[in-house]
Amino acid sequence: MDPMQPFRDEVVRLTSDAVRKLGADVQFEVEVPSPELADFAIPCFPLAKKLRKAPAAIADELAKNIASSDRLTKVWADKGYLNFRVNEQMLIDSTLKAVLAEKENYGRGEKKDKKVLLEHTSVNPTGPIHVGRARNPLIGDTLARILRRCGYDVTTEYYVNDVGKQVVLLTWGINNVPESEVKPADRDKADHRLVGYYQRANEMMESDPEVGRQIADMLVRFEAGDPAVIETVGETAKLMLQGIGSSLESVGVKVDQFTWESKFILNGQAKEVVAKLKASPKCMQEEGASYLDLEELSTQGKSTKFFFTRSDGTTLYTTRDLAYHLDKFKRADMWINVLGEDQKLGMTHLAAALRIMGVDKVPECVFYSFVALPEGRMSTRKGRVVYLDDLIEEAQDRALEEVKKRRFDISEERMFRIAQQIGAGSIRYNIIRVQAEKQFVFQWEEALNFEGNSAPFLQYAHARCCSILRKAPSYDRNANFALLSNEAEKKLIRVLSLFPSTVREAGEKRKIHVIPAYGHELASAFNQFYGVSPVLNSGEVQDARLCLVEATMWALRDVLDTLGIAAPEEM
RNA sequence: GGACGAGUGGCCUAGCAUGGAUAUGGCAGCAGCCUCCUAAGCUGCAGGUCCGGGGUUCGAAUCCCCGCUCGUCCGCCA
Repeated sequence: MDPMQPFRDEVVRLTSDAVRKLGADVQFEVEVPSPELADFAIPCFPLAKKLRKAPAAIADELAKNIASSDRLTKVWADKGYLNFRVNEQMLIDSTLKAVLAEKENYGRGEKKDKKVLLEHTSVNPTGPIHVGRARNPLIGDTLARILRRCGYDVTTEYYVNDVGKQVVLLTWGINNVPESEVKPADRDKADHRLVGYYQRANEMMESDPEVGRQIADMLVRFEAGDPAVIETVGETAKLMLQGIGSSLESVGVKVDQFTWESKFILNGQAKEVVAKLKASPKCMQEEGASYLDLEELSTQGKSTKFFFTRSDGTTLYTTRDLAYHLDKFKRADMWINVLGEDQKLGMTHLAAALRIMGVDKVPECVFYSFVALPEGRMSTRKGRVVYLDDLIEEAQDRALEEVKKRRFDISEERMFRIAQQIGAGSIRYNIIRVQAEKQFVFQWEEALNFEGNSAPFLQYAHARCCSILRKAPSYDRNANFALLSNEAEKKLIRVLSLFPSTVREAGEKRKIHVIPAYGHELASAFNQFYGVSPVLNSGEVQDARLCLVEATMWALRDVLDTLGIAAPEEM
């Protein structure tokens, strides 16, 4: 339940009535300005033209015509705005009651009865996942969590690229490169062990044409449906995926299902796409290869030729991607892809091809810019790369140092567990807090920042709540909330009341970074309260304050949960 | 060359779709705060041509045009 909603509804209702009294039925916006100004405000500037009056005059008149209401304690006009103050006591009461009743479900929206298929990660299974790519699973997983909290039925999916040169080359490498020629792995994990074979096979292919011929041969047999080739390639992909999967797991990302690209060759759906596209008047031939002429569809760029077969008739990645999307359309009501910005043009081509096929559905895409290093774009082959596993390890090591600095009363094991939660959380938070399309330069100091706008800031506030609650005697959950009257308390409750609408906004607009921002604001408001309002041994206000602490604890848990970050009870 | 995206105090960042009331926070810096619920915290100070230039408007970080810088793409690759 959204504690703010009844107040907003009241503002809309009363303003509509007042506007109608002025003789015009015009639309208006309800803004939420900064709290010192007002709780809700309606700018009267857009109304000025239609009513042919000065904004200030309109605001004045509206203010006079607003009927009185229990929910709104003050209505006034100021500089062309019609302002409202909500009944703070009612808001305090309803907010605290809502959080204490809903607990881990505070902020959860109504069931939407809509299936969302959210594709994310989908990195080629040829090496360990690195930080340049890690933005994808983190954005995808967080968006999935947000949409679930909004009430959608979300399934996440990893599209596995088990077709094509990369993974075939890796397979060739595993089967043909002697172990002695491979740089020893820095970590005992399938993806780290195998990537050396991939790197060495790449070098060998460049220097020895025979290697290239063998790879090409495997590729042809793969396309022809040779089960032996498909199976062994599938095996290497699976091995890689295990390694990638466990990296993802250690930052709290779990993918619901995997769809293998080879499926669309084996089940003939890629061929069906070819047949459909060939039937289109937009279909052209060039030396035996088929393409769609996208010129008229104003897809920008130099090349408007969208090839979907090679001259030998075999399908291309894009053809199979088309088949994959047709498959997705049958399985859900909404489709979201989290993709690197390099896929943008490809996706507009895909959308155009779908239109040509007479399909009226199109996937929605969330694009993100690549994470680079200060010295440039990450590249596994150039060795200019930071693996996610290394980042996680480093973050957890640093977190452990911090825990050891301040805790002498808990077991080594417990400290280690806390450090894991802080380390993983920090990484997620650091990447998720900036909007996806912003360029991102990875910096160790920043990624490992445990102060200010960071995951531990939120976790720490939560641990403080838990600590107070642990020491508290039993208390009345229907305490007199009117006793919560100082500025810090009121501010904290305000922030608490904003969580449901923030989740809704993050989900509907696909702006996941508003959740970390909200979390920071909540933790910050709590820390301020903590500084000025003693809770334990505070006499008659104690029960009310304990309720506030408990409500904050739930809300912080809810925020952390939707961010995929653990909420340790002590740190 | 074309297309798309980003440019906000020393550094990172919110706000931009629907133009409006003092541009959001954080890091780093400076000055304070632990006999009291964990100082991964709190308070205060300082720091800004919102990339540049035009335009629209009563009003532009936000809209339009022209530049600049950075990123990405423009394969019978995936």
